[in-house]
Amino acid sequence: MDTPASADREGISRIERMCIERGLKMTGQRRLIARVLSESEDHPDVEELYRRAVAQDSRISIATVYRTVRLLEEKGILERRDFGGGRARYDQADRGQHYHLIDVDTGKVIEFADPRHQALAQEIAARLGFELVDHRLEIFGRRFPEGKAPPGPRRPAKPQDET
Amino acid sequence: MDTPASADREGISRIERMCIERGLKMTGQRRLIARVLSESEDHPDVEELYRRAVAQDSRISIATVYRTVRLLEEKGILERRDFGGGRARYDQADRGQHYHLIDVDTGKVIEFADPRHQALAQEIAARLGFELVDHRLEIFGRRFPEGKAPPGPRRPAKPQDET
DNA sequence: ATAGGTGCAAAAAATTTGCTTGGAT
DNA sequence: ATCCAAGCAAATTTTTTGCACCTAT
Repeated sequence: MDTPASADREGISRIERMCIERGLKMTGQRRLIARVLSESEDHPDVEELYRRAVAQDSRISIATVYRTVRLLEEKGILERRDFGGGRARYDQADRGQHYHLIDVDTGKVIEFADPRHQALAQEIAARLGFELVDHRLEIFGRRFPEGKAPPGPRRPAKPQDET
Repeated sequence: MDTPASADREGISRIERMCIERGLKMTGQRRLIARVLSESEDHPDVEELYRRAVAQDSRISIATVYRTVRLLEEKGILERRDFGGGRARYDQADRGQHYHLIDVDTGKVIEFADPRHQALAQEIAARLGFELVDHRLEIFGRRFPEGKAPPGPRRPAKPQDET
């Protein structure tokens, strides 16, 4: 059968393009997940990705979502994160070095960049005899008391995103 | 019954003392876990803690280990860590601020301290309108090629400890 | 005495996998 | 046509929990 506009319709997502570059077989499901990911500004977990995907096309199973994020992580397209909610969450790998601040009261995650940490991490790795491969920094913080934020639990609320 | 030398025998572990300070009921199992933890220089997961505990006294179940580390975390005696191996790992909370470097080839974890990060994290939190509650830094590195370390997988080997 | 801890096994929760069918190349 | 992907459900893996019994206080 012919595939109408097989590879250059208006709607090729950024992540789909990365998949193609890496020679991945593009099924409808992968295309869908790629689109959902490309449109996501936050750090969804698999359950959430599945929800967003199903909303667009129900012909996808959660097993496929698991298999796909795993594949994309292996291909360096996604990075797996752990913000403490018990579920792995995913972040696009090509957004440049950035870090996360988690609001311990609300669980919201805020991204930030700071070039100084990179240099510091590099230096420390070298001091210990390693070359820097990657590094992660998570800051847990509490919004300055503008109202009255009661002292919350030590363990942050299940992380959610700022969106 | 009398407890011979109830609270000042040679063998009260550091963590047991912290438990007592916080008014926890000290059972044989808790004492044992406290001792195992106090003697651990690394970052064991629950399975490993269980193994070490059973080796000293088999009258303990893994459910109790889970319940106990959870309790100790709530009491601020332990901190839960995630180094990517799929299992939670535990670190004594009172060792001062320190960070971890994970060897991506071997999975070994090395601790280090660096006061500059604390200041930086503080400053960043403030800039974003938060007060600093906690922060974590993990560096993933590869030992400098003294032999020939082939480029390994992106995901580190299941973290093990340096011990 | 009694509140709370423990063991055991079952339940949950998150993720992976075997197998058959379906679809991309 | 071939090989890999997807669906589904069962299996794994990690952690939690219900309940009857036991123990530190």
